[in-house]
Amino acid sequence: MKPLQNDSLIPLYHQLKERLKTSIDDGQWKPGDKIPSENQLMKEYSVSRNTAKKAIEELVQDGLLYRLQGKGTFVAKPKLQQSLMGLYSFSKVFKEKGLVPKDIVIEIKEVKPSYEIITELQLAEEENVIEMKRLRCVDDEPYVLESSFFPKRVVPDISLLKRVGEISLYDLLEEGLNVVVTRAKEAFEPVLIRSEESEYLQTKEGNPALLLERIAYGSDGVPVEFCRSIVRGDRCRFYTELT
Amino acid sequence: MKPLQNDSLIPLYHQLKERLKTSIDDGQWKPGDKIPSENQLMKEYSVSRNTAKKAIEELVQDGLLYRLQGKGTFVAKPKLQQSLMGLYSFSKVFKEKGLVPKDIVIEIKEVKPSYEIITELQLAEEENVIEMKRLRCVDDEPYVLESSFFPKRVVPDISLLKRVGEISLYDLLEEGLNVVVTRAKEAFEPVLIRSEESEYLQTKEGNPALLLERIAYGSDGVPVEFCRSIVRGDRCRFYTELT
DNA sequence: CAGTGGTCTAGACCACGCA
DNA sequence: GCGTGGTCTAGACCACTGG
Repeated sequence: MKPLQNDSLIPLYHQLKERLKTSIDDGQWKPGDKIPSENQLMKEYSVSRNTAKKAIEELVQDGLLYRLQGKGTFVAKPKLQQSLMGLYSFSKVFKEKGLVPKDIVIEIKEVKPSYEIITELQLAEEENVIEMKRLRCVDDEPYVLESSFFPKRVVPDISLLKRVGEISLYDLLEEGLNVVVTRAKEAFEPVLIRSEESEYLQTKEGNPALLLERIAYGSDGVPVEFCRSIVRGDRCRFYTELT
Repeated sequence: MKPLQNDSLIPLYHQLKERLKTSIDDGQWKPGDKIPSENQLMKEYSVSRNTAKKAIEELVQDGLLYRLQGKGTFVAKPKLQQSLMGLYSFSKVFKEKGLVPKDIVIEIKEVKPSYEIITELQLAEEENVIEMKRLRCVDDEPYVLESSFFPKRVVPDISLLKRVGEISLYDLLEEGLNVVVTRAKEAFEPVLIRSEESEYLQTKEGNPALLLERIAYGSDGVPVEFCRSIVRGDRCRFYTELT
């Protein structure tokens, strides 16, 4: 264990913060693990308790750690999952009402990517993608038609994807394929339901809908998923609160 | 100046934080004002410097204060304005492209509120509202049709609202009417352009659009504005980033 | 009871902005 | 040179958790 540089321009608590962060990013400490106490860090790095505390507090602020009085300090679940879950407030609302969400996989296949997908996923030439098309229902009523595209190198074995429905897509990517999504960009705009979509969504062509596009990035910053969703306008309403 | 309660269940830094927050909410300290230094707070409230610092740091975290090394600690602009501005990324995008935003006030009048507006604005019986209808354009092309409703007690003098266009609505409410918006709820859903709207927005009936509804709350938690916007779907795309 | 995090103090040295 | 915030230390007492 290298000591921290006391004469450095970088504050001690910041150096310590980076050390702790590294241990998390490495996977040395996993979500739910207990990390060393303030007292242990104090001795190990020869800093005061307040300095150790400040390093930890910043990581709590960043959402990487959480603390329980009398118990200890623990590694938090990656933040993005919380955000992703949080965004889809309409599905949460359904669950709160006691309705049952259900996903139907329409098809999973290898396809040649369109020009748009090549650029969004930053694909190499001649690289194919895996498309997974799903109909997401609540109480057997469809409300989202969703196509996810993955670079083939990310999902070498298609059969793994078939377990979607049992567990969430992001858990599947993380546990089955060791792909952790750390960042995502989303864009949305209002559109009209098209005839191909109207069949799946059991609604009329020309009805209002939301087109939602998401690019998810892995921990190395490389795009791992491009997802395009059509959400029925008569079945959803999005809420945000500004404080 | 009452001293803080040293034997209280509430931590000293939290008590101090509330005192400081009150001075801001009161309007005693206004945005841009310099607040007392850590040294002054130390003496004034008989606490250690670290305690004063912690109170200030939390308020910085909350976005109410900002600090400049060597200069002092200052009151920040209300956070909501930043968020509200941030949300309308499409208008920002227009500005970055060098396009000119412009608002046209269609009408300002006193009306009897609909049932929906009575409940959203928590109106008393027989209380009228002021409606302001605006067409918001970019480069003389309309992109949002917006109606704001205010309880009459909030805007006793209609003529003030006519200055919208020179300065932003929220600055107007704050400076002219002493109404500070501190919180807002928004909801949106995809809809179709209706015929009344199509004339103003110069687009066809049945085209995709976004219906955006916002309730803005004053510092006392009472609703001060209900706003309903129709945004042209072919002229906007909303972006969010999840990290 | 020992160990944890939560709070608090009294002091110290530093880098920065400004007159 | 002085006041500001930024960092850091050494020590203290507390409330909570668990064995």
